[in-house]
Amino acid sequence: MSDPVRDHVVAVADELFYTHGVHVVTMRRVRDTARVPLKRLYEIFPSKDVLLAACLTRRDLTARAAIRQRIDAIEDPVAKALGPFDFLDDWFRQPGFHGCVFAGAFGEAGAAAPIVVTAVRTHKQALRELLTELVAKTGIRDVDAVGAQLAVLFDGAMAIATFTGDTDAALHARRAAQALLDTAA
Amino acid sequence: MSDPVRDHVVAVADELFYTHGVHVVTMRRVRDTARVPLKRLYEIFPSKDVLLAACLTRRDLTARAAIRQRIDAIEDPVAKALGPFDFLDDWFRQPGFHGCVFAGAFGEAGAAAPIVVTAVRTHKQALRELLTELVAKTGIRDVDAVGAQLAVLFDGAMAIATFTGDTDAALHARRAAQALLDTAA
DNA sequence: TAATGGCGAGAACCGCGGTTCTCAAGGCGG
DNA sequence: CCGCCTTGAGAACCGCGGTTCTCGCCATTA
Repeated sequence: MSDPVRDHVVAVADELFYTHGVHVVTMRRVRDTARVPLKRLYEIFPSKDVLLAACLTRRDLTARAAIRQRIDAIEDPVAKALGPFDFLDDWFRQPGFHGCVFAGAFGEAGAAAPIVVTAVRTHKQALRELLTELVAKTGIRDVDAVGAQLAVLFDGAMAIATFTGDTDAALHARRAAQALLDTAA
Repeated sequence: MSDPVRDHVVAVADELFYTHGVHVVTMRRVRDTARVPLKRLYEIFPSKDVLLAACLTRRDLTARAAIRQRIDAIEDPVAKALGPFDFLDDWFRQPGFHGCVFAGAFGEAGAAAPIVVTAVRTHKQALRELLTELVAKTGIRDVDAVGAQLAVLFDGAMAIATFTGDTDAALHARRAAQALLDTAA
């Protein structure tokens, strides 16, 4: 099942899509960077959309793993639930930050590529579940409601950082999340 | 300065871009729908990007006007500050809701069209100022901080509704905003 | 050694869509 | 009436990029 060539291509394409944007990265460029002939590329991925979806799936996994790693050592449940926002803050301030790939991919592919839409939805859904899980550990009432609210803050910070480049967005979101967790306790 | 043909084209193109997406609406389609020859189209707008930016500017104005109209009759300052989220809720539940054009336009044009990026930023900035202005009228401390937090919630709800189709996003955002305004009072 | 079959490299195909050009119809001044 | 300029309708141009095809190389094998 695990094809090393496939994994390599997905890793390379994911990096390219994230760094330069889905639109400007052509299949030829993926070929050149991954050193894999177009022929084999199309044997593995029937179309660019399928390749993109594979990249988004990969990024969903790596992003969530990175968040979990970031909050792993935190003991206090409230601080742990706020950890994802610290993760965002770190991310936004990284020199190579170029916004959320999922937003870009969605905007470009639109309704024309259901497979991409599905990948985006899965990612957002998984993030919301992750946040809800963290809320549950704080012993707060209305776990689902507060989880959904944190998800709104999380995506809002990402949208603002992506669209306006405002690197303080994560801080605003974190402060709001803190207030919500405090009052809901 | 006010060219009726130009206004007509912008109105038509704006509607098309919003309904079908920037990507799939071609200049030919704008021509056919607006009944304006390509030649004149390109005399008014040197490129599609410029036309798109004009549409985004128009939508920024109409959207903010609609929000102001929605909250105009509300007297209580806190309820008034929550009004924009009710506006979002109404919008999300409209049959023709297709997400935020600005997100789609940004994703597609990307860094390749600075004029589009500028229009998106201006819009987001204006929304944040509108929310901050409403917060100021509640007499709350930390006007700027809470205004920024409401902006995060607003954009977050829009991102979630756009990407996942979850029409309850505005409700989550509204509840969170209410909690923030209550605790900051 | 010679047939063969997979494979890499890159050309070629093809439709699309932004942009520009052609041309004819019609109004208007002389 | 005649030339001229504007303007509309649509064809044509052009590059781009996803996708497919060609061809020659090399390894394997009888």
